Amino acid sequence: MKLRKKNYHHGNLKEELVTKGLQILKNDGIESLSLRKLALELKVTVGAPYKHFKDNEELLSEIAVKGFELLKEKLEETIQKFPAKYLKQFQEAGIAYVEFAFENEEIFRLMYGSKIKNHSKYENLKKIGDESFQVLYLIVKNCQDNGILKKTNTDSIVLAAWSLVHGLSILIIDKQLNFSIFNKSEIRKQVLNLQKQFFVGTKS
Amino acid sequence: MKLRKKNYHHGNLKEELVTKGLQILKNDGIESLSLRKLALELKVTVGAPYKHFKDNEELLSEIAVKGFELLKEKLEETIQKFPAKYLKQFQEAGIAYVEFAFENEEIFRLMYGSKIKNHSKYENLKKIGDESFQVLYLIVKNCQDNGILKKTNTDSIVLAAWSLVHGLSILIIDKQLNFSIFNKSEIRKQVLNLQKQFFVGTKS
DNA sequence: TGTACATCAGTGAACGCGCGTTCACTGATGTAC
DNA sequence: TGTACATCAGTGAACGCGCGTTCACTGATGTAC
Repeated sequence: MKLRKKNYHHGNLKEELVTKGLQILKNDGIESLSLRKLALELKVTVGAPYKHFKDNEELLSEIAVKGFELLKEKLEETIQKFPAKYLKQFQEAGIAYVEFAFENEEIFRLMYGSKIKNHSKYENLKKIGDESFQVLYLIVKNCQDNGILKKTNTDSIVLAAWSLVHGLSILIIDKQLNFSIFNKSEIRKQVLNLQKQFFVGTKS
Repeated sequence: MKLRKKNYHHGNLKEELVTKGLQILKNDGIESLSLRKLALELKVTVGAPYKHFKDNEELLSEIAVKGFELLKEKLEETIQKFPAKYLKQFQEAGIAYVEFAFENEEIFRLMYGSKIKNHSKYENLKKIGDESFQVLYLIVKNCQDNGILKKTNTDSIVLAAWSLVHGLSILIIDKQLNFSIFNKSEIRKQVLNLQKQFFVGTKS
C-alpha cells in the first residue's frame, strides 16, 4: 500500500505548507491563514507543522519570501524584455510593481506590512527583500547614466520612485481612491502619468 | 454618594470608548485593541459597549474618524502658518503628512488600512476622509495657479504627490528602509528632496 | 412639588469559537555492521 | 543481504487564552400629569 505508506511521513510537508499557505493567503486573505487551518487542509495534525517551523511567524516569513521571489522575477522579466531601453525599463518596472500589488494584494501586504514584526530577524526574507530593491536601484542608475533621469543622488531618486509606486499600490489595494474600479490598463495609464514627474525635459 | 451614583450610568461611555481606544491603539497597537479590553479598562462590563456600537468595526470606524480629524487639523494648521506661500504650503503639508504617520503609526494604519473592510460603509469616515483629501487638492491647485506646479491635470499631480508621501510614510512605519533610525529632521530632509521632482524649473 | 411609569444604559453570566503551542507517543526511514 | 537501532516526522489529545456577541435582568434617569 504505497498510499498508506505515504500517509504517515508526508514527504515534503514543509514545502507544501508554504505553497498552500501562499494559496490560502491569496484566495482568502491573511485573516484566514492559521497554522491549524493549514495543517488540517494538508490532512496533517495541528502539531505537525512545528516539526518544520518554530512558530507561526517563521512560516509567514517563508511565505513572504515566496512573494518576493515572484515580484523579483516579474521585475527582472520586465527588464529583459527591453534590453538597453532604460526609459522603457523604468516605466514598465513601475507598472509591473503596481500590477503585482493589485493582483496579489494579500501577499503584498504580508511582504511589506507589519504582520511580520521584524523582517530582519529572518535572513531569507531580508536577503530577498534587499535583492528586489537592488533591481529598482539598478534601473534608476542605468537611467541616470543614459541621461533619462537627472544625475543627483541616486538614493533619493530610487526612494522617490519607490515611494511613488508603493504608495499608489497601497492606495489602490486599500481602496482609498475614488476612481472607478481599477483594471490593468487603468493602472498602466496612471503609473506612466505619475512617473512623468521624474523625466528630464518633460516640463510643463 | 455622587461617586456611587455615577457608577451605574457611566455618563459618556461612548465618547470615552473612542478616546480610550485611540489611546490604546497609539500605545499598544491594533492587536491590543479589543472591545473586551476596552470595556474592562473603563470599568464597565463587556456587554456595555454594545449599547453604543453595533459591533467592533463600528467602534474602529469612529476611532479612525478621530484620526482623520487630527490629520486634517494638522494639515490645515500648516496651511495657515504660511498664508499665500503656496510652495511652502506644499512642502510643509507633505512633511506634516509623513510626520503624522511617523508619530501615529497605528492610527495611520487604521485610517488607511484594510482593518476596516469597507470604509464607505461608515458615513462619518467617508466624509472626513474626503475632506482630508480636499485639503491636499486645494494646495496643489493653488500651486498650479501660481506657477509652482505645472498646469497639467490636477488630479494626476495630486495623486502623484499623495502617493509619494503616502508611500514614504508606509515604508517608514513598516521599516522597509535601510536608513538609520528616523527622526523628524530626517523626515523633513527626505520629503523636501523627493518633492523636488515636482517643481517647475528645478531640473538637473 | 410629587408620583407613576417608560426608557435608557448599565450588569453579569454564559456561549461558542478558533487559535497557538506542547508533549508523550509511535510508525517509517536510513544507516552501520 | 539481513538485522539492530537511532533518528526523524508524524499523531492525538489536551491546555489555556482572549475574543465577539447575546440576553434576561436591574438600577438610574427623565418626563407627563
